Amino acid sequence: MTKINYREDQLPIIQYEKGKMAVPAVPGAGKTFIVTNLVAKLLEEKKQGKGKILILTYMNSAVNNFKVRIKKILEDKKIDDKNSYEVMTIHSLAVKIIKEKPEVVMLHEDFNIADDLQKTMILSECINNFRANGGEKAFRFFLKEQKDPLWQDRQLDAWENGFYDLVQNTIGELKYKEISPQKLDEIMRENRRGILKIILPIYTEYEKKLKSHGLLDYDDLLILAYKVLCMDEELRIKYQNRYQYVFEDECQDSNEIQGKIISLICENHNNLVRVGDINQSITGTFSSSDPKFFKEFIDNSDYCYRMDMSNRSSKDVINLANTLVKYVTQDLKSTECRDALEEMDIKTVPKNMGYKENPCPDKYQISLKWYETFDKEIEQTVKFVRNINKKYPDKSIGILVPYNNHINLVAKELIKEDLEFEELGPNSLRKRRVIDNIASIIDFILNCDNIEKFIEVLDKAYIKTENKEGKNDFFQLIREKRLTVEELLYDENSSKDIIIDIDSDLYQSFLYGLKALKNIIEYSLTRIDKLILFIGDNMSIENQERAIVDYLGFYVKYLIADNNKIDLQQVYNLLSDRKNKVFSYIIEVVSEINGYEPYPGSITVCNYHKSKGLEWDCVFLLGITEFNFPDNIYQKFQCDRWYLKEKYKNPNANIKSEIDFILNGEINKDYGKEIKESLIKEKIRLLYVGITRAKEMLILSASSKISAIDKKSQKPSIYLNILKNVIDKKGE
DNA sequence: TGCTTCTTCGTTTTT
DNA sequence: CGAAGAAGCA
Repeated sequence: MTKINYREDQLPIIQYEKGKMAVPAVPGAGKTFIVTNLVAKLLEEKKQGKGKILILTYMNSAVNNFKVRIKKILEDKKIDDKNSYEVMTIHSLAVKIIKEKPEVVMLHEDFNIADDLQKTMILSECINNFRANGGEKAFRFFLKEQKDPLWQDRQLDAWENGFYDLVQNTIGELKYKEISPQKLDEIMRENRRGILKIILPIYTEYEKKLKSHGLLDYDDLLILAYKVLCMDEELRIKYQNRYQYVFEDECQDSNEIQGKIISLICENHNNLVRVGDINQSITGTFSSSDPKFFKEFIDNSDYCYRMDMSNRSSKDVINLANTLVKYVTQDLKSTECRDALEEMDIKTVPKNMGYKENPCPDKYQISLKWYETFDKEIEQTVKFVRNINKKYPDKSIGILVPYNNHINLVAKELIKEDLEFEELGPNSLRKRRVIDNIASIIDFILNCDNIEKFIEVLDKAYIKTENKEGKNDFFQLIREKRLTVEELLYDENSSKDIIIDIDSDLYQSFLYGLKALKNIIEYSLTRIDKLILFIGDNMSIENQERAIVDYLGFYVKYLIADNNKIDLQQVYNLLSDRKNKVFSYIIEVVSEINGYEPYPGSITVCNYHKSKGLEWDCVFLLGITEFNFPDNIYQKFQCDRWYLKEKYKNPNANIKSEIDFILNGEINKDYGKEIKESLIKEKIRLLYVGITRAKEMLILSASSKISAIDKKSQKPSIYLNILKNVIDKKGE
């Protein structure tokens, strides 16, 4: 194997031997490349001694990526040393630590982890129980008064969603502050009021339920792992000796307790490498992560080497990203938000040195579009995508939108244009369709003498054909012959009246549907969870969709275990409720086992958050409006909820104040302001992430209205105006 | 143009 | 309900 030609910004990093090293890196600098090669080099030189090298990542997909790449380098170097390194997520490390000595934190050894799905089910149940058992009035207390009954319903709907998130965030925050339900109860005995008063009983029941199921949530995992390490010296020393080196990837997303666990494990050998990019820290507002921990590490480390060269993007794209950094750090009017980005210019890779160089398109490929309505923005974007896809069939294209529901809007437009694409998100139309189909089959079971329902279920779940007209004619034929469901299912002669081309996919899938529905109708209704699995067996679906059905069965089984009065109608109502969080999680859990990577010619639709870590030749950034990317705290903000009383408009700020008050007897900060500022900063970084996804072509856009009938106008984000100046000059 | 009154609509991200 | 835009009026 030829010797790798490291870039000058990579050289000091690959020469690392020991100590604490911080590696802040710009997007596309090759973090994974340098970490995997450094690990391999240390292994080659047997620097790990009798110990091991531990590589910690943030996501499961990253674990696989690291494993594959390290294995390959070791094979190339002809080193056979599988046991000297471990790759895992910080959460798996926590599980591993706790499993060694669960008794230290008074746990039974066969505890389990509550995944997102289980957590959602348990917490939703606790909230429902609270409301059903006398809490409803307190729950509604925070709503703004409203006379219009239609809007009362909408308020309630919105608060149900918002309240769930609020409770979840609050419980996490309380846990990290080491406030157990018992402790909260004690502190609040004197003074019960505010939102915490209604969260207390929910928190209490949630903890009780987790315990009785033998479950730990993700927050518990980290907190308890840290506790075990602190309390048990023997175990602590074992781990400190075991890992000669620790590497942490994406460490801008680390929270305080993760940092504490890691530094405890490194205390003995003191060999810690943390790699990350503060400017890509976009999880702070909904998790306890904070880039300040990485900043502190940079200041206290033995070495700090910046990887500031990137070969991902063209120099024009890099220039645009640097413009954003310069504007934010130097000219942003809200001076308290200027530290949103770190002043670190991305540099292009030097030419003719044998490095992989930046893409170099022959013309300026960045543009900015301003549309009248959001609908038009999507429509035009898709037309643009179609043209690029036709003209350059090898280019990968990414369409990034602010919110998940936008993904569906773009997807529908892409379907109209007959383009193949991939959706990254919980509401993926294709994945959601399995749940919808099961719902419509259940709807048919409930109304099995209704011929229209029968046609509907065949249409949605079974009939597969490109021939849309033929399908409609066929359904019309069934209606005209006045056939009943019973005749169709049980009287073979009845189908003779409507025979069309026997070999057509339309007719074949119709026959399959008939048979499947007959099976389902005859299946016992006593166990609804089993019925759902049986429905799954009678649908032609693939592996991933099958996994969704299995999860659905599990969910319904859980519901029945808790309330055996649940009937089929209620299950149908649940399945057809598009807002039910559980289904989003089911889809998420099933589809996130493997990482996703855009390939040449592919089209991907996802939100800005999900785009992190990915790259495309051509990127569209939609919805860069003031509301989505604000620049000062007096603008309209997402954290202000229209449906709540003025005093509780920003309930997350209320909670922070309340916790501050019960702990310190006074409120030390203007939390409303603090939340808005951190939101401004995070949105700036989100835009930075979006821009730096593009290799060659970048199209930024926004629109002045949401739809044509909408009367309210929206302004472009200030950042769009700033970037426009640069683009206008270069584009001529 | 500036003021008052009438009408409309309520956008949220996730390891 | 209340904020914010649209329409009405001097």
